[in-house]
Amino acid sequence: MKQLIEQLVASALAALPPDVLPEGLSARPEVERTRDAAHGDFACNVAMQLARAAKRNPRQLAQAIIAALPPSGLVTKVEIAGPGFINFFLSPAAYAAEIARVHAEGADYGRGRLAKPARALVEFVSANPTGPLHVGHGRQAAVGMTLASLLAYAGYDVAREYYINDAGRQMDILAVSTWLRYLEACGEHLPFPANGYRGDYVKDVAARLLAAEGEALRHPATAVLAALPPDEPQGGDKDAYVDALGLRARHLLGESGYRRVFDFALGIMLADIREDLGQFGVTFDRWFSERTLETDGAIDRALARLERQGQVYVKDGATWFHATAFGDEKDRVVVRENGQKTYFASDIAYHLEKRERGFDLLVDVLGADHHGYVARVRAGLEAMGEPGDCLEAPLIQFVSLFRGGEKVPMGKREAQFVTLRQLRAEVGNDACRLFYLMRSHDQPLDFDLELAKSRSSDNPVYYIQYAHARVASVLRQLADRGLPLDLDAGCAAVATLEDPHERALMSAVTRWPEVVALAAAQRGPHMLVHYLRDLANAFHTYYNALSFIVDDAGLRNARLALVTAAQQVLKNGLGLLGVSAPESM
RNA sequence: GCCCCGGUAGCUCAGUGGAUAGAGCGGCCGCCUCCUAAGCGGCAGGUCGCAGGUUCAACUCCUGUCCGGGGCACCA
Repeated sequence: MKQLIEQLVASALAALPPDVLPEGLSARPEVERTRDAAHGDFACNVAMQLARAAKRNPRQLAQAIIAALPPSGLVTKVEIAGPGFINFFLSPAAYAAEIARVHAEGADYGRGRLAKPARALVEFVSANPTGPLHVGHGRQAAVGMTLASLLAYAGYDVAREYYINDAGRQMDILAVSTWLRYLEACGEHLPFPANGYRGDYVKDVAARLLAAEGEALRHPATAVLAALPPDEPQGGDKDAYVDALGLRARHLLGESGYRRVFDFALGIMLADIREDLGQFGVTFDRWFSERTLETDGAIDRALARLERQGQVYVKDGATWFHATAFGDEKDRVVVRENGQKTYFASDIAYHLEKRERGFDLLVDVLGADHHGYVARVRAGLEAMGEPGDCLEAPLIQFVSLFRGGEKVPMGKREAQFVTLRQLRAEVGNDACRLFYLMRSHDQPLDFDLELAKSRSSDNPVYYIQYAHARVASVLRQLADRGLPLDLDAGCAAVATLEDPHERALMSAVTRWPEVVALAAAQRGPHMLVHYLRDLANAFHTYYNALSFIVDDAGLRNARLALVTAAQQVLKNGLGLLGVSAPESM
């Protein structure tokens, strides 16, 4: 509908004589929904934009534009208001046609098309597979998944990806932790490292390792602990201690034995994460292994490309990337003194690889604590000759859980560590997804557990779902009374609906395609939630004000056509959010 | 010190340069012989942190500043 008005304005501008509007003036007319019904349905600000350049006062110019508007049966009235707004009043027929479109397009109503086709890769969660996902990852999962769905709905060709950090030191620490728990299960007595993974899940992994391998990986505690540096509680360095343990493990187990432990732990953790996310309705097109960057030569390709562009130099035995030349605050090491490539080298290699696969837009959904990473990777992309602005990195702020007004203590150090699984079990997937998406991602989230569980009007999940279920209930009532629903007749008769509640609901329903386009452009899935709440509110208000199942068949069908259109849009919206649209509650 | 994100109603937060800044919760007052009251309506509640600037128009953009949170490794 917005497009319709935009086209009218554009042709009016083109038709204006040069003495009114000098040629060559650039204007980008903005057409927007009005807030107040007294201002019509849409307003355009172009007259105010062009007034100065055209050397005319805005209202005068607006008058000229209105005079040049091509006639349209879909617009009943055009007014000049305020400082020079042009207000458009749509005819009932315009709304009726749009409501008919909702029914015709169904699940595709609101789907957009890009002016130019583009492929987007949304990478999200990508948590180290060293333990179960926690509530912070849950937010990244919900936001990433819905952002990807939203971009796809808006017309992007989208792929979802999880980057597995399976080559780093953290994974070595997990392997060591698992092995130590395994040795304990074998009956050895050893202290657990201060920097190890202490969670009970490691004991579970160890128990399964024991079941799979028997005691083949067992070594006496004395051999494991011999001549190690002191751990932190003994006044030593916890990092040095755990790394020394890692070397010891490799030595005693041999490279292949160590690999077995490492890969076993990795496999179980990854399977756990995949299952957790799957149950949460979050899926990926690809799980990308960091290790393959090395084996496939992607890192070498990236380094070679940097070198070809003259962006690397050697200092102190290490190879550095000249990141400051691309806006980063300091230069970055890509190959260490000891010849090992850094994690940063993997990062830029991975992003170059994404570009090589043909993605135009790279979206990295990251935790807020990763913000320093963005400038670096962008600098790397630019240095390799890729456009820096192809990378976008929405930073997801932290989640705090509240129970009865009290903040729930979290953090890996405390034992009270709350996992995504626990949260989902407590409040359910629907409330979980919606609460995660309610706030803008750059706003810290206070997650109220009691509210999420409450089956009351306070809870936005139920409020929106209830609107959907209520329509289903009305249709059941209709069937119970033996009345048919004639959608074609209803759509045709929508133009006869004149009650303000009806106009408000039509306005809300037909806004959906605009909301999708805006939310996608802004990368703001939370806008969908706010819109759906508004739509549900317009419906509930209408429901309270008027009966739908009335004796007059024409009126009845018209109202039901409108209400089922609202139901369709609610369903489309909830679908994007990954929240169910129940038929009854 | 540098970088990122916030600062809008008592609380939690929306707000794509436009008209009188919105919603939910909390408070107060109303609405079911009627399609689910898991709902609806009304009232009260604001110097949009502060100061400049750009603009026909600033909560929105720019600069500075104060406050809160996070980040600044040859870790991953």
